[in-house]
Amino acid sequence: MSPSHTPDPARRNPQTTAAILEAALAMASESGLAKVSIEGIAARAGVGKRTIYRWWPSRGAVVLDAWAQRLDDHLYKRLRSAQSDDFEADLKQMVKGAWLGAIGDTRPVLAWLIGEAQHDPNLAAELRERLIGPTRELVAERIRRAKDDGQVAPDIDPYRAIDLIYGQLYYRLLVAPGPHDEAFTDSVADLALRGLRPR
Amino acid sequence: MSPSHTPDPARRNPQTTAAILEAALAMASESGLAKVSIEGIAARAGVGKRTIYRWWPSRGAVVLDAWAQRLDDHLYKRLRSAQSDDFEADLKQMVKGAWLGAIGDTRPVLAWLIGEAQHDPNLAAELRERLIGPTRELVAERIRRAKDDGQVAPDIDPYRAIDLIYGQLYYRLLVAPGPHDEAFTDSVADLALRGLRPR
Amino acid sequence: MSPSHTPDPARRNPQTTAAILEAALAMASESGLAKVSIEGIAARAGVGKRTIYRWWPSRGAVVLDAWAQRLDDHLYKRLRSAQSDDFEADLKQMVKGAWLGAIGDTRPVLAWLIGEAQHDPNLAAELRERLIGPTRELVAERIRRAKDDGQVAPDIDPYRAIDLIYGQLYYRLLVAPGPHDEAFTDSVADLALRGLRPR
Amino acid sequence: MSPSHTPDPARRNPQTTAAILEAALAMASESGLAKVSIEGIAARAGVGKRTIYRWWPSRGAVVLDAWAQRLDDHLYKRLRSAQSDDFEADLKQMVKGAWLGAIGDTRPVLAWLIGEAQHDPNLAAELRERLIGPTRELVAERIRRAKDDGQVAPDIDPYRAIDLIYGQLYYRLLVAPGPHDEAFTDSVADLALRGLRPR
DNA sequence: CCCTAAACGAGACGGTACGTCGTGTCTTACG
DNA sequence: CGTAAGACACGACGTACCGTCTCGTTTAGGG
Repeated sequence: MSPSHTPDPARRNPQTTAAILEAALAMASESGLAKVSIEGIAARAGVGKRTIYRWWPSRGAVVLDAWAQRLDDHLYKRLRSAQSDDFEADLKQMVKGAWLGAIGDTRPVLAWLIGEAQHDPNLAAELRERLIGPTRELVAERIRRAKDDGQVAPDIDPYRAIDLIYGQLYYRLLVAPGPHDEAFTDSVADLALRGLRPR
Repeated sequence: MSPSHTPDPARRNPQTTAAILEAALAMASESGLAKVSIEGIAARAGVGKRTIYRWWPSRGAVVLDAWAQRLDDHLYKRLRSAQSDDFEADLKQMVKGAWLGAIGDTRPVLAWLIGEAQHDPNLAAELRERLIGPTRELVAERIRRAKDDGQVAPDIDPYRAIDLIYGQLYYRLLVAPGPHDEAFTDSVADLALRGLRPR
Repeated sequence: MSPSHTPDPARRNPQTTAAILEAALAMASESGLAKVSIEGIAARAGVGKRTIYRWWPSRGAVVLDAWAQRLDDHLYKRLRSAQSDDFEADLKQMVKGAWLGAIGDTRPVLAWLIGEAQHDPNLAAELRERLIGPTRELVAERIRRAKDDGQVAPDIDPYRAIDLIYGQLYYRLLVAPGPHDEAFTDSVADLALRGLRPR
Repeated sequence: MSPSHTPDPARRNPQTTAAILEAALAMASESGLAKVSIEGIAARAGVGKRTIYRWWPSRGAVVLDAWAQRLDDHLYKRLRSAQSDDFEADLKQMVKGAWLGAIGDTRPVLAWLIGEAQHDPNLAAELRERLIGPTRELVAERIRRAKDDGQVAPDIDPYRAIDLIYGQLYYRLLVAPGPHDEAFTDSVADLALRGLRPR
């Protein structure tokens, strides 16, 4: 039987990994995302293409990895830190902190990743597991507490509430462009809250 | 001035055009959208690649054209026909008619187009002009009437209301997958309406 | 029966013809012969491609026509004018007059035409009929007189004598490059004559 | 310095190389030389076009390589083997052996290559370096010995003597067609010798 | 002198090949 | 064995010309 050549993560060279992720991010921001390619990343990182294919299945996965690594702590810390007793304030803080603070200027990368994910189911799954899912869980948690507090109507499904909130953000990002500023994020929270509050 | 070689639409061969659009749609649904290529469309339509490049700037533009052409009447008729006095009923009908009726099974094509548009500004513009913009205008019109009727709060910006409604649909399509059925579209309208109604 | 659409030379537009030939020559000398194309000639002459195809079968034929037209009188006059009683002098004059005088700087065009003719039998035939054949006849005539005069050995086939003379010229043009100057043309005649003279 | 991507000959795959050359020759003889294309060779050899472009600059270079490889030993052995004391016999043997024996049926390939070389200076150089030059050197060597022996006049430049001989062959091949048989090659040598011998 | 058939400009069209790029697999040589 | 380097088969890219084919629009010549 063939040994199936599963690479051994223990022997992975961390410097090489870092060089690849760095190169991916640098090319994404410099040359424009459309020109990101495995070949380009390999050349820029001074790395064999083989090495990239050994550890990542696609260019999207590399970019996601590079982008998410810089994001993770940032993003989840901000989402977790909104723990006052005022749901409206917390929601505004979460939306602003996540969308403008943590993601901020890298919004085009997110858009590119989601675009790529429409052609690549594996990337889509990775994206959900890595970014979308955790974010939803953290926000859902806060919404559940708001339901307990009576600040959100009891018949609201937290995940549908998230659709209502994040839908606005992604819709503007991906479909109907417009400014992404504090006025917008506040308005997103306000508009959603009008529908979430108990009547 | 440079000759610029702008082709003359009057000399365009309608049979050729039809063959190309048909081939594009057929390949999109048969072989999977990832495999759509100018080369493939040309071969399938029995057409020179040059002829495609003469009239469309990219494969995305061809698919958009083919897809939108079949959609247009359908979609806009459904959006226009919701003219009862009950905004809730009309909204549900619009969302259901557009998302499930007109778009229906071709939702993956829409997702693919928006994905493609994230890499291609021209396609993004075309998509907005051809699909997103007109849809928004038609819905905005109905919302304005609902404001006049007092069924929607006077301080609501119709376009932000559309973000609230369509955001949910596109978010589920592009970001966080889930069923697209009548229960969902009704819920989309319900949830949005909770926030839009006068208090 | 189909009318076969043989074009009527009487209705041929002489200005158009002139414009095409002029454009062909101009492009040949300016842009380099490798870039000569029917499309290019048509554009430059402000003429439809159809018009070129109506009167010439290939780009080689156009260039040959253009080139030969300027050459003909020149070339044949020079070949005919060598009618002294001194065959050696006449031969040198013929070779020099034809190769350096009439053809002169357009030698690359001739090389290109012969190159093209290796791929295109029609052009090869045209070239022989238009240039090679007549030249050979004129020279053969003078050689026959030299045989009568006793300046060339009686067992010499005039056409083989021409092979001996012109072979050197074309060999240098097409195969083994070297200078084309008066020293060379004289040497060509000298060397050939050594073999042609009666022993 | 620029990386310049010079391919490393040590890593060249000999099987691939052989497949390409074989395909080139096969297509040249089967489909006719006019139809030889990089695309066709690649398809026939089961090889990527990139691989051809990596090692050869043009289709002409591929055909030359394929053709010359089969020719080389053959041709030069024949030219070298004419080492009797009779220059006339040796010359006839060289001309016949090279032109009818070694080249033989592949004469159209040679004509096509020289035709191609009229449009492609790189190919012309390669052709001279690979075929014309070495041939000339070998023949010049024998002529020099003939001068030493007194069988060729002392004032004869060996290279001009070669022009005289080979000129006839190439002239017939490229310019004024005629049979290529033993009568012809003998006549070529005879006619040339009349001019080369001491008076 | 008009009428009609052609030659003409323009360029769309189906093709073939071009030369380049990126993909994902592979082989080689090194540490 | 992981790695840098890059050759390789493949498929698509976007471009250039090919030769054929409509389109109107001149432009003659024969009725």
